[in-house]
Amino acid sequence: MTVSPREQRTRPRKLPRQVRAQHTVNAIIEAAARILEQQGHGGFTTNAVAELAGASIGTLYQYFPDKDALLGAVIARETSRFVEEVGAATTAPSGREALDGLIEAAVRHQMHRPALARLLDFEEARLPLDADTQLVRARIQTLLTDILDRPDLPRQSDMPAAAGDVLAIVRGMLDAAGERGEKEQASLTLRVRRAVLGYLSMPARAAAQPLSRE
Amino acid sequence: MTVSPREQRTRPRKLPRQVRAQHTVNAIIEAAARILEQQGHGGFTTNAVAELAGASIGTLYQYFPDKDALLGAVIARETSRFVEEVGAATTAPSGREALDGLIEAAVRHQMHRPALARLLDFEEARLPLDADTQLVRARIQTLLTDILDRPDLPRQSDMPAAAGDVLAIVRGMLDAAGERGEKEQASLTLRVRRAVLGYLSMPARAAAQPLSRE
DNA sequence: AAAAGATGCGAGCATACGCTCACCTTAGCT
DNA sequence: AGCTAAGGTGAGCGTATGCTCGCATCTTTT
Repeated sequence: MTVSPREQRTRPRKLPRQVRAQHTVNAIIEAAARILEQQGHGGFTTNAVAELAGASIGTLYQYFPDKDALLGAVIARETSRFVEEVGAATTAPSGREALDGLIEAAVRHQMHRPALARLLDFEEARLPLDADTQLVRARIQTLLTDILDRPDLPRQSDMPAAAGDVLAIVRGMLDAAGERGEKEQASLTLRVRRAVLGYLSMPARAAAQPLSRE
Repeated sequence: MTVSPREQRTRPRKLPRQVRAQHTVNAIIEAAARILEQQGHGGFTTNAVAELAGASIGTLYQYFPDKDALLGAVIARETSRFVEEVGAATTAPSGREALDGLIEAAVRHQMHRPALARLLDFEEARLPLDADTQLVRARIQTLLTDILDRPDLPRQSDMPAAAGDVLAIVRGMLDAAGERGEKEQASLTLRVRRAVLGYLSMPARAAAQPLSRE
Protein backbone atom coordinates (compact mmCIF):
# COMPACT_ATOMS: atom_id res chain seq x y z
CA MET A 1 0.00 0.00 0.00
CA THR A 2 1.41 3.34 -1.04
CA VAL A 3 1.31 6.58 0.87
CA SER A 4 0.04 9.81 -0.62
CA PRO A 5 2.53 12.66 -1.04
CA ARG A 6 0.41 14.69 1.39
CA GLU A 7 0.82 12.08 4.08
CA GLN A 8 4.52 11.89 3.42
CA ARG A 9 4.76 15.62 4.01
CA THR A 10 2.68 15.81 7.14
CA ARG A 11 3.39 12.64 8.99
CA PRO A 12 6.55 12.30 11.06
CA ARG A 13 9.10 10.18 9.27
CA LYS A 14 9.72 8.25 12.43
CA LEU A 15 7.40 7.84 15.37
CA PRO A 16 8.96 8.23 18.82
CA ARG A 17 8.79 4.84 20.53
CA GLN A 18 10.76 5.43 23.68
CA VAL A 19 9.88 7.94 26.38
CA ARG A 20 13.07 9.87 25.88
CA ALA A 21 12.17 10.35 22.22
CA GLN A 22 8.74 11.60 23.19
CA HIS A 23 10.38 14.13 25.45
CA THR A 24 12.59 15.27 22.61
CA VAL A 25 9.62 15.72 20.31
CA ASN A 26 7.75 17.70 22.96
CA ALA A 27 10.78 19.88 23.58
CA ILE A 28 11.06 20.62 19.88
CA ILE A 29 7.39 21.56 19.54
CA GLU A 30 7.57 23.75 22.62
CA ALA A 31 10.74 25.43 21.37
CA ALA A 32 9.02 26.12 18.07
CA ALA A 33 6.08 27.69 19.90
CA ARG A 34 8.38 29.88 21.99
CA ILE A 35 10.32 31.13 19.02
CA LEU A 36 7.16 31.84 17.07
CA GLU A 37 5.64 33.88 19.85
CA GLN A 38 8.82 35.74 20.71
CA GLN A 39 10.43 36.31 17.35
CA GLY A 40 7.55 35.76 14.98
CA HIS A 41 7.80 34.04 11.66
CA GLY A 42 11.05 35.83 10.93
CA GLY A 43 13.04 34.13 13.66
CA PHE A 44 11.43 30.76 13.09
CA THR A 45 14.29 28.75 11.62
CA THR A 46 14.75 25.04 12.09
CA ASN A 47 18.28 25.55 13.39
CA ALA A 48 17.06 28.02 16.02
CA VAL A 49 14.29 25.65 17.11
CA ALA A 50 16.68 22.73 17.45
CA GLU A 51 19.12 24.78 19.48
CA LEU A 52 16.45 26.12 21.84
CA ALA A 53 15.08 22.62 22.26
CA GLY A 54 18.53 21.39 23.22
CA ALA A 55 18.50 18.95 20.34
CA SER A 56 20.47 18.78 17.16
CA ILE A 57 19.11 19.74 13.79
CA GLY A 58 19.37 16.14 12.68
CA THR A 59 17.13 15.01 15.49
CA LEU A 60 14.50 17.53 14.52
CA TYR A 61 14.40 16.18 11.01
CA GLN A 62 14.01 12.67 12.28
CA TYR A 63 10.53 13.52 13.50
CA PHE A 64 9.39 16.27 11.18
CA PRO A 65 9.73 15.86 7.42
CA ASP A 66 10.03 19.61 6.92
CA LYS A 67 9.55 22.99 8.52
CA ASP A 68 5.85 23.24 7.73
CA ALA A 69 5.20 19.91 9.39
CA LEU A 70 6.70 21.32 12.56
CA LEU A 71 4.50 24.36 12.32
CA GLY A 72 1.57 22.04 11.76
CA ALA A 73 2.44 20.17 14.93
CA VAL A 74 2.40 23.38 16.93
CA ILE A 75 -0.99 24.29 15.46
CA ALA A 76 -2.34 20.83 16.17
CA ARG A 77 -1.21 20.95 19.79
CA GLU A 78 -2.72 24.35 20.48
CA THR A 79 -6.03 23.88 18.71
CA SER A 80 -6.64 20.48 20.25
CA ARG A 81 -6.24 22.01 23.71
CA PHE A 82 -8.81 24.62 22.86
CA VAL A 83 -11.27 22.16 21.38
CA GLU A 84 -11.15 20.04 24.50
CA GLU A 85 -12.09 23.02 26.64
CA VAL A 86 -14.94 23.95 24.33
CA GLY A 87 -16.16 20.37 24.41
CA ALA A 88 -16.26 20.52 28.19
CA ALA A 89 -18.25 23.75 28.02
CA THR A 90 -21.05 22.12 26.04
CA THR A 91 -21.99 19.94 28.99
CA ALA A 92 -23.47 22.99 30.75
CA PRO A 93 -27.21 22.75 31.37
CA SER A 94 -28.32 25.93 29.60
CA GLY A 95 -27.30 27.29 26.23
CA ARG A 96 -26.39 30.57 27.83
CA GLU A 97 -23.97 28.86 30.21
CA ALA A 98 -22.49 26.75 27.44
CA LEU A 99 -21.93 29.88 25.37
CA ASP A 100 -20.31 31.58 28.33
CA GLY A 101 -18.09 28.55 28.74
CA LEU A 102 -17.00 28.74 25.14
CA ILE A 103 -16.23 32.43 25.43
CA GLU A 104 -14.27 31.91 28.62
CA ALA A 105 -12.31 29.08 27.05
CA ALA A 106 -11.51 31.27 24.08
CA VAL A 107 -10.38 34.13 26.30
CA ARG A 108 -8.22 31.83 28.41
CA HIS A 109 -6.71 30.25 25.35
CA GLN A 110 -5.90 33.58 23.75
CA MET A 111 -4.64 35.27 26.88
CA HIS A 112 -2.38 32.38 27.79
CA ARG A 113 -0.10 33.02 24.83
CA PRO A 114 -1.57 35.90 22.87
CA ALA A 115 1.17 36.34 20.31
CA LEU A 116 1.27 32.63 19.58
CA ALA A 117 -2.49 32.32 19.26
CA ARG A 118 -2.68 35.23 16.88
CA LEU A 119 0.18 34.02 14.74
CA LEU A 120 -1.21 30.51 14.50
CA ASP A 121 -4.65 31.83 13.56
CA PHE A 122 -2.98 33.46 10.62
CA GLU A 123 -0.72 30.58 9.64
CA GLU A 124 -3.58 28.13 9.75
CA ALA A 125 -5.08 29.88 6.77
CA ARG A 126 -1.86 29.72 4.77
CA LEU A 127 -0.93 26.15 5.50
CA PRO A 128 -2.51 23.31 3.57
CA LEU A 129 -3.84 21.73 6.72
CA ASP A 130 -3.66 18.04 7.27
CA ALA A 131 -6.94 16.20 7.53
CA ASP A 132 -6.92 15.91 11.31
CA THR A 133 -6.59 19.62 11.95
CA GLN A 134 -9.25 20.42 9.40
CA LEU A 135 -11.63 18.13 11.25
CA VAL A 136 -10.80 19.82 14.52
CA ARG A 137 -11.68 23.18 12.98
CA ALA A 138 -15.01 21.86 11.79
CA ARG A 139 -15.66 20.39 15.21
CA ILE A 140 -15.63 23.80 16.87
CA GLN A 141 -18.18 25.03 14.37
CA THR A 142 -20.34 22.00 15.11
CA LEU A 143 -20.09 22.42 18.85
CA LEU A 144 -21.08 26.07 18.57
CA THR A 145 -23.98 25.26 16.27
CA ASP A 146 -25.30 22.83 18.86
CA ILE A 147 -25.04 25.50 21.55
CA LEU A 148 -26.84 28.09 19.45
CA ASP A 149 -29.61 25.59 18.88
CA ARG A 150 -30.48 25.41 22.59
CA PRO A 151 -33.97 26.75 23.35
CA ASP A 152 -32.88 29.44 25.81
CA LEU A 153 -30.87 31.30 23.18
CA PRO A 154 -32.41 33.50 20.50
CA ARG A 155 -33.46 31.55 17.43
CA GLN A 156 -31.15 32.03 14.43
CA SER A 157 -32.56 31.89 10.93
CA ASP A 158 -29.25 31.05 9.25
CA MET A 159 -27.49 28.80 11.70
CA PRO A 160 -24.18 28.13 9.91
CA ALA A 161 -23.74 31.82 9.19
CA ALA A 162 -24.48 32.72 12.80
CA ALA A 163 -21.94 30.20 14.09
CA GLY A 164 -19.32 31.45 11.66
CA ASP A 165 -20.01 35.05 12.57
CA VAL A 166 -19.81 34.42 16.29
CA LEU A 167 -16.46 32.71 15.89
CA ALA A 168 -15.22 35.55 13.70
CA ILE A 169 -16.35 38.15 16.23
CA VAL A 170 -14.67 36.33 19.09
CA ARG A 171 -11.47 35.82 17.15
CA GLY A 172 -11.39 39.42 15.99
CA MET A 173 -11.84 40.83 19.47
CA LEU A 174 -9.34 38.49 21.05
CA ASP A 175 -6.69 39.02 18.41
CA ALA A 176 -7.08 42.76 18.82
CA ALA A 177 -6.83 42.44 22.58
CA GLY A 178 -3.68 40.38 22.29
CA GLU A 179 -2.23 42.82 19.82
CA ARG A 180 -2.54 45.76 22.20
CA GLY A 181 -1.39 43.69 25.15
CA GLU A 182 -4.64 43.74 27.07
CA LYS A 183 -4.31 41.88 30.35
CA GLU A 184 -7.70 42.21 32.06
CA GLN A 185 -9.47 38.95 31.41
CA ALA A 186 -12.62 39.97 33.27
CA SER A 187 -13.34 43.13 31.32
CA LEU A 188 -12.45 41.48 28.05
CA THR A 189 -14.71 38.49 28.71
CA LEU A 190 -17.57 40.84 29.45
CA ARG A 191 -17.11 42.78 26.26
CA VAL A 192 -16.90 39.64 24.15
CA ARG A 193 -20.08 38.38 25.79
CA ARG A 194 -21.70 41.70 25.03
CA ALA A 195 -20.72 41.46 21.38
CA VAL A 196 -21.83 37.86 20.97
CA LEU A 197 -25.11 38.26 22.80
CA GLY A 198 -25.72 41.55 21.06
CA TYR A 199 -25.29 39.89 17.69
CA LEU A 200 -27.49 36.94 18.57
CA SER A 201 -30.23 39.07 20.11
CA MET A 202 -30.37 41.62 17.34
CA PRO A 203 -33.07 40.56 14.89
CA ALA A 204 -31.60 40.22 11.41
CA ARG A 205 -34.07 42.65 9.88
CA ALA A 206 -33.44 45.34 12.49
CA ALA A 207 -29.98 45.78 11.05
CA ALA A 208 -31.50 46.94 7.79
CA GLN A 209 -33.57 49.67 9.46
CA PRO A 210 -32.98 52.66 11.71
CA LEU A 211 -32.48 51.96 15.39
CA SER A 212 -35.89 51.59 17.01
CA ARG A 213 -35.47 53.29 20.38
CA GLU A 214 -33.46 56.27 21.51
CA MET B 1 20.92 68.30 11.24
CA THR B 2 21.14 64.55 11.52
CA VAL B 3 18.51 61.99 10.68
CA SER B 4 17.37 59.33 13.14
CA PRO B 5 18.07 55.69 12.27
CA ARG B 6 14.32 55.14 12.15
CA GLU B 7 13.87 57.73 9.47
CA GLN B 8 16.78 56.35 7.54
CA ARG B 9 15.05 52.99 7.49
CA THR B 10 11.59 54.15 6.56
CA ARG B 11 12.08 57.06 4.27
CA PRO B 12 12.90 56.47 0.62
CA ARG B 13 16.55 57.12 0.03
CA LYS B 14 15.67 59.18 -2.99
CA LEU B 15 12.41 60.90 -3.77
CA PRO B 16 11.08 60.50 -7.30
CA ARG B 17 11.20 63.94 -8.93
CA GLN B 18 10.27 63.15 -12.51
CA VAL B 19 6.96 61.64 -13.61
CA ARG B 20 8.62 58.59 -15.02
CA ALA B 21 10.17 57.89 -11.65
CA GLN B 22 6.80 58.25 -9.98
CA HIS B 23 5.42 55.69 -12.40
CA THR B 24 8.24 53.34 -11.54
CA VAL B 25 7.59 53.69 -7.83
CA ASN B 26 3.88 53.07 -8.32
CA ALA B 27 4.60 50.02 -10.44
CA ILE B 28 6.88 48.63 -7.75
CA ILE B 29 4.32 49.15 -4.99
CA GLU B 30 1.59 47.60 -7.08
CA ALA B 31 3.80 44.65 -7.97
CA ALA B 32 4.52 44.15 -4.29
CA ALA B 33 0.80 44.17 -3.53
CA ARG B 34 0.08 41.63 -6.26
CA ILE B 35 2.79 39.26 -5.11
CA LEU B 36 1.69 39.52 -1.51
CA GLU B 37 -1.92 38.72 -2.32
CA GLN B 38 -1.12 35.93 -4.75
CA GLN B 39 1.87 34.23 -3.20
CA GLY B 40 1.74 35.47 0.35
CA HIS B 41 4.73 36.41 2.43
CA GLY B 42 6.61 33.39 1.12
CA GLY B 43 6.83 34.60 -2.46
CA PHE B 44 7.48 38.18 -1.49
CA THR B 45 11.09 38.67 -2.52
CA THR B 46 12.57 41.93 -3.69
CA ASN B 47 13.85 40.34 -6.89
CA ALA B 48 10.39 39.00 -7.70
CA VAL B 49 8.79 42.37 -7.06
CA ALA B 50 11.29 44.16 -9.29
CA GLU B 51 10.77 41.69 -12.10
CA LEU B 52 6.97 41.88 -11.94
CA ALA B 53 7.18 45.66 -11.86
CA GLY B 54 9.31 45.60 -15.00
CA ALA B 55 12.09 47.37 -13.15
CA SER B 56 15.52 46.26 -12.06
CA ILE B 57 16.44 45.37 -8.55
CA GLY B 58 18.76 48.33 -8.39
CA THR B 59 15.92 50.69 -9.22
CA LEU B 60 13.82 49.24 -6.45
CA TYR B 61 16.55 49.92 -3.91
CA GLN B 62 16.88 53.48 -5.11
CA TYR B 63 13.47 54.26 -3.66
CA PHE B 64 13.13 51.80 -0.81
CA PRO B 65 15.93 51.43 1.73
CA ASP B 66 14.96 47.84 2.45
CA LYS B 67 12.28 45.23 2.06
CA ASP B 68 10.26 46.31 5.08
CA ALA B 69 10.09 49.86 3.78
CA LEU B 70 8.47 48.50 0.62
CA LEU B 71 5.97 46.55 2.69
CA GLY B 72 5.35 49.72 4.66
CA ALA B 73 4.63 51.60 1.45
CA VAL B 74 2.02 49.03 0.45
CA ILE B 75 0.40 49.31 3.87
CA ALA B 76 0.44 53.09 3.70
CA ARG B 77 -1.20 53.11 0.30
CA GLU B 78 -3.99 50.74 1.26
CA THR B 79 -4.81 52.19 4.66
CA SER B 80 -4.84 55.76 3.38
CA ARG B 81 -7.40 54.77 0.76
CA PHE B 82 -9.56 53.29 3.46
CA VAL B 83 -9.24 56.26 5.78
CA GLU B 84 -10.33 58.62 3.01
CA GLU B 85 -13.51 56.64 2.50
CA VAL B 86 -14.23 56.57 6.21
CA GLY B 87 -13.64 60.30 6.40
CA ALA B 88 -16.23 60.80 3.66
CA ALA B 89 -18.69 58.65 5.60
CA THR B 90 -18.57 60.91 8.64
CA THR B 91 -20.22 63.72 6.72
CA ALA B 92 -23.52 61.83 6.83
CA PRO B 93 -26.26 63.65 8.77
CA SER B 94 -27.10 60.93 11.30
CA GLY B 95 -24.79 58.76 13.36
CA ARG B 96 -26.53 55.68 12.08
CA GLU B 97 -25.85 56.65 8.48
CA ALA B 98 -22.25 57.52 9.24
CA LEU B 99 -21.79 54.16 10.91
CA ASP B 100 -23.34 52.43 7.91
CA GLY B 101 -20.96 54.35 5.70
CA LEU B 102 -17.99 53.19 7.70
CA ILE B 103 -19.15 49.58 7.54
CA GLU B 104 -19.75 49.78 3.81
CA ALA B 105 -16.35 51.31 3.27
CA ALA B 106 -14.75 48.55 5.31
CA VAL B 107 -16.61 45.85 3.36
CA ARG B 108 -15.67 47.41 0.02
CA HIS B 109 -12.07 47.76 1.09
CA GLN B 110 -11.82 44.18 2.27
CA MET B 111 -13.71 42.64 -0.64
CA HIS B 112 -11.69 44.51 -3.22
CA ARG B 113 -8.52 42.56 -2.41
CA PRO B 114 -9.37 40.20 0.44
CA ALA B 115 -6.10 38.32 0.64
CA LEU B 116 -4.09 41.51 0.57
CA ALA B 117 -6.21 43.23 3.20
CA ARG B 118 -5.94 40.28 5.52
CA LEU B 119 -2.22 39.92 5.10
CA LEU B 120 -1.58 43.60 5.64
CA ASP B 121 -3.74 43.59 8.77
CA PHE B 122 -1.38 40.99 10.11
CA GLU B 123 1.86 42.56 8.96
CA GLU B 124 0.89 45.90 10.39
CA ALA B 125 1.16 44.42 13.84
CA ARG B 126 4.61 42.98 13.22
CA LEU B 127 6.15 45.97 11.53
CA PRO B 128 7.52 48.86 13.55
CA LEU B 129 5.25 51.32 11.81
CA ASP B 130 6.48 54.68 10.72
CA ALA B 131 4.93 57.71 12.39
CA ASP B 132 2.62 58.55 9.50
CA THR B 133 0.94 55.19 9.36
CA GLN B 134 0.54 55.13 13.11
CA LEU B 135 -1.27 58.44 12.93
CA VAL B 136 -3.51 57.11 10.20
CA ARG B 137 -4.42 54.19 12.43
CA ALA B 138 -5.28 56.51 15.28
CA ARG B 139 -7.32 58.63 12.91
CA ILE B 140 -9.75 55.81 12.19
CA GLN B 141 -10.28 55.31 15.89
CA THR B 142 -10.95 59.04 16.29
CA LEU B 143 -13.38 59.14 13.41
CA LEU B 144 -15.29 56.20 14.81
CA THR B 145 -15.35 57.71 18.28
CA ASP B 146 -16.92 60.83 16.83
CA ILE B 147 -19.55 58.75 15.09
CA LEU B 148 -20.39 56.79 18.21
CA ASP B 149 -20.83 60.06 20.04
CA ARG B 150 -23.72 61.14 17.84
CA PRO B 151 -27.00 61.42 19.75
CA ASP B 152 -28.98 58.97 17.62
CA LEU B 153 -26.69 56.07 18.56
CA PRO B 154 -26.84 54.27 21.90
CA ARG B 155 -24.73 55.97 24.56
CA GLN B 156 -21.47 54.15 25.36
CA SER B 157 -20.06 54.28 28.86
CA ASP B 158 -16.49 53.45 27.83
CA MET B 159 -16.05 55.16 24.51
CA PRO B 160 -12.48 54.20 23.57
CA ALA B 161 -13.18 50.57 24.40
CA ALA B 162 -16.37 50.63 22.34
CA ALA B 163 -14.58 52.09 19.34
CA GLY B 164 -11.79 49.54 19.62
CA ASP B 165 -14.27 46.71 19.97
CA VAL B 166 -16.31 47.78 16.98
CA LEU B 167 -13.21 47.93 14.83
CA ALA B 168 -12.11 44.52 16.10
CA ILE B 169 -15.52 43.02 15.36
CA VAL B 170 -15.57 44.45 11.86
CA ARG B 171 -12.03 43.32 11.12
CA GLY B 172 -12.67 39.86 12.50
CA MET B 173 -15.79 39.31 10.43
CA LEU B 174 -14.26 40.69 7.26
CA ASP B 175 -11.03 38.73 7.58
CA ALA B 176 -13.04 35.56 8.14
CA ALA B 177 -15.20 36.35 5.11
CA GLY B 178 -12.15 36.91 2.96
CA GLU B 179 -10.59 33.73 4.23
CA ARG B 180 -13.51 31.59 3.14
CA GLY B 181 -13.85 33.45 -0.14
CA GLU B 182 -17.23 35.00 0.56
CA LYS B 183 -18.42 37.06 -2.39
CA GLU B 184 -21.84 38.39 -1.39
CA GLN B 185 -21.27 41.94 -0.25
CA ALA B 186 -24.93 42.57 0.56
CA SER B 187 -25.38 39.69 2.97
CA LEU B 188 -22.02 40.32 4.57
CA THR B 189 -22.71 44.02 5.08
CA LEU B 190 -25.99 43.16 6.74
CA ARG B 191 -24.38 40.72 9.11
CA VAL B 192 -21.63 43.14 10.06
CA ARG B 193 -24.24 45.80 10.73
CA ARG B 194 -26.11 43.33 12.87
CA ALA B 195 -23.00 42.58 14.90
CA VAL B 196 -22.03 46.20 15.36
CA LEU B 197 -25.52 47.45 16.20
CA GLY B 198 -26.06 44.43 18.40
CA TYR B 199 -22.94 45.23 20.36
CA LEU B 200 -23.76 48.92 20.69
CA SER B 201 -27.40 48.31 21.65
CA MET B 202 -26.68 45.64 24.21
CA PRO B 203 -26.41 47.29 27.61
CA ALA B 204 -23.06 46.48 29.18
CA ARG B 205 -24.61 45.02 32.31
CA ALA B 206 -26.99 42.76 30.40
CA ALA B 207 -23.99 40.73 29.28
CA ALA B 208 -23.32 39.79 32.88
CA GLN B 209 -26.83 38.42 33.40
CA PRO B 210 -29.11 35.84 31.77
CA LEU B 211 -30.88 36.87 28.60
CA SER B 212 -34.00 38.77 29.53
CA ARG B 213 -36.53 37.64 26.95
CA GLU B 214 -37.05 34.31 25.21
C1' DA C 1 25.16 71.62 -27.16
C1' DA C 2 27.25 70.65 -23.11
C1' DA C 3 27.13 69.93 -18.33
C1' DA C 4 24.69 68.26 -14.32
C1' DG C 5 21.53 65.68 -12.26
C1' DA C 6 18.11 62.10 -12.08
C1' DT C 7 16.82 57.53 -13.34
C1' DG C 8 17.69 52.84 -14.49
C1' DC C 9 20.42 48.66 -14.84
C1' DG C 10 21.87 43.78 -13.35
C1' DA C 11 25.94 40.84 -12.33
C1' DG C 12 27.33 39.25 -8.30
C1' DC C 13 28.69 39.41 -3.13
C1' DA C 14 27.57 37.95 1.43
C1' DT C 15 24.83 35.56 4.15
C1' DA C 16 21.29 32.77 6.00
C1' DC C 17 18.70 28.79 6.04
C1' DG C 18 16.49 24.23 4.87
C1' DC C 19 17.88 19.88 5.00
C1' DT C 20 21.12 15.47 4.30
C1' DC C 21 24.11 11.93 5.61
C1' DA C 22 27.65 9.33 7.58
C1' DC C 23 28.55 8.41 11.99
C1' DC C 24 28.18 7.86 17.17
C1' DT C 25 25.51 6.69 21.59
C1' DT C 26 21.97 4.63 24.37
C1' DA C 27 18.29 1.19 25.53
C1' DG C 28 16.30 -3.19 25.41
C1' DC C 29 16.66 -7.98 24.69
C1' DT C 30 18.58 -12.73 24.89
C1' DA D 1 28.40 -9.86 26.91
C1' DG D 2 26.86 -9.18 22.48
C1' DC D 3 23.49 -7.85 19.16
C1' DT D 4 19.96 -4.85 17.18
C1' DA D 5 17.20 -1.09 16.71
C1' DA D 6 16.07 3.39 18.27
C1' DG D 7 17.73 7.79 19.26
C1' DG D 8 20.95 11.53 18.58
C1' DT D 9 24.74 14.38 16.34
C1' DG D 10 26.51 18.46 13.56
C1' DA D 11 29.59 19.70 9.66
C1' DG D 12 28.43 21.22 5.58
C1' DC D 13 25.99 21.18 0.78
C1' DG D 14 22.94 23.59 -2.23
C1' DT D 15 20.31 27.26 -2.86
C1' DA D 16 17.69 31.39 -2.29
C1' DT D 17 17.57 36.09 -1.29
C1' DG D 18 18.61 40.86 0.47
C1' DC D 19 21.20 44.28 -1.17
C1' DT D 20 25.56 46.94 -3.34
C1' DC D 21 28.09 49.27 -6.74
C1' DG D 22 29.96 50.78 -10.91
C1' DC D 23 28.20 52.05 -14.98
C1' DA D 24 24.80 53.37 -18.80
C1' DT D 25 20.90 56.16 -20.27
C1' DC D 26 17.57 59.68 -20.15
C1' DT D 27 15.95 64.75 -18.65
C1' DT D 28 16.56 69.16 -17.34
C1' DT D 29 19.10 73.22 -16.94
C1' DT D 30 22.35 76.63 -18.45
